[in-house]
Amino acid sequence: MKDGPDIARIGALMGDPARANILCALLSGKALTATELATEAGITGQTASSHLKKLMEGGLLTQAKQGRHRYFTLAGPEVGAVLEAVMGLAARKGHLRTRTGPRDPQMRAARVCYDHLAGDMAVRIFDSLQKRGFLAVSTDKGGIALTDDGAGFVSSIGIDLDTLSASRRPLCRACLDWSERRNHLAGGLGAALLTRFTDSGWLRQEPSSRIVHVSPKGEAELKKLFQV
Amino acid sequence: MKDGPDIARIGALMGDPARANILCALLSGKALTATELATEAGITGQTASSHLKKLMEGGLLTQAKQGRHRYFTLAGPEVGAVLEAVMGLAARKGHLRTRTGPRDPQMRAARVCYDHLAGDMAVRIFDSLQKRGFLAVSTDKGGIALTDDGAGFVSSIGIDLDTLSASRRPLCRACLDWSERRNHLAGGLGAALLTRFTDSGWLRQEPSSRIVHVSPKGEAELKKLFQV
DNA sequence: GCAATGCTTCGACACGGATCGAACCATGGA
DNA sequence: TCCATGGTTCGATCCGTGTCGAAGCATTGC
Repeated sequence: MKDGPDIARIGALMGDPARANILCALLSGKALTATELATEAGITGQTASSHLKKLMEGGLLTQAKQGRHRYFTLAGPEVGAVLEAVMGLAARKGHLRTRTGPRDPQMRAARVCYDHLAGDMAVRIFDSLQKRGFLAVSTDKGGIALTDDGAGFVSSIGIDLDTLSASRRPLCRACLDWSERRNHLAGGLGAALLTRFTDSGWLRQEPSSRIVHVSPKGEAELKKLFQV
Repeated sequence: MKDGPDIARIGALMGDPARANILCALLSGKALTATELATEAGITGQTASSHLKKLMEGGLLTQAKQGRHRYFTLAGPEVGAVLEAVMGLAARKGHLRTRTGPRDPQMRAARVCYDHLAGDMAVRIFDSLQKRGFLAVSTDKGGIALTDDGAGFVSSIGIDLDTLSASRRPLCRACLDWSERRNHLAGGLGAALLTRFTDSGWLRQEPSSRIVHVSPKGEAELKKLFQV
């Protein structure tokens, strides 16, 4: 059984605790510098440099040098999706961190999954879109498509569908939520919704964390939009 | 960023080449003995025993002792799905096995993904079901549901939907195909279709491999059913 | 030009874990 | 009862690699 892609290379990259911490930190979607990632992972700068080099060679990260800083991000949404999927398996098998802090409930409520929203709130938004007939099974890469009604709805929120559709990225994708074990909306539209809600001040991402807070106004507006 | 499930444990389990071979071998869906897995992975029995123990403790495998044999299988469909997802990422990042043998095209054409069909043929079947309006986006765990028309269609093929629906397992799930980068049908229905086609002699799984061969009769019948 | 900061490379060290040989249980058959 | 086969446990070995200190570049700011 030596057929198929080499799963061990990716597994080994995720398998080191320090590298796993780095990847989880980057799941926040933010671009972080090498030293930030080092402190995040609890290692020195030298060690982090070695890890980051390996993650780059493995194709999981991209870097952008800016001045004397070097910013790292996940190589793309598909990397984030796989990380969430592995997290889901880990959660199911009881591989929780030894210290599950008080931040855990907040993570389950609403968090960032690389570039879109995840957690309980994201799942409820997905359900709302589905129940109102805004989503349809598609033969496209994403597996999901917007119906005409759905297109009208998101346009009414102020999402520019034309530019989104022009991108090569699939508009809608289903991403498996590790805490809810159900789907939430990823893809170009998922990312656009997150930026839309953040720009409006409805959502605010906690610094150096994946946790997302909902403002009182956001609470009201989202309830109006999605009946959640 | 010490929040969330422990991704490193799972990663480390997949990260060893011998263990990766074992997991890939079990993606064929068959239950294999410890010695079979040892030869498959190219290691001795003692080493395999140690690896199998770790995979068991990690919750990725289940074992069933039968006589003096010990049969191992993947712990469930969700494990297979994650393995396929990681394979997809590995393929995208160019992490192919050094020796991609002549069997590779056959793998891409049709193969088993733990308990359902994957590869080009599976993707085309999924497309056919979708185009004819047999699938709908759902709020259930799987994210996909059968429409009434779809239920009529699969019943007409001889699938017993009542017993399938009675199971706690989601009826339909979308599983990302590593070779096609598109969805194919997993879940209880996906598994039922595979057994149905195999029992009819339309499909035949190659021994000790994930490759699936299509009989001439199967070719004709599947074309009739799905216009593929 | 000089110092400070961010990051990488080099070298050395130490720990973990993958591996196999040999001995040790368990089951099934003669 | 004895042997053969499938699996596990134990012990020893050895390679890989994660780790950090120190030195070396690169870039920015004074």
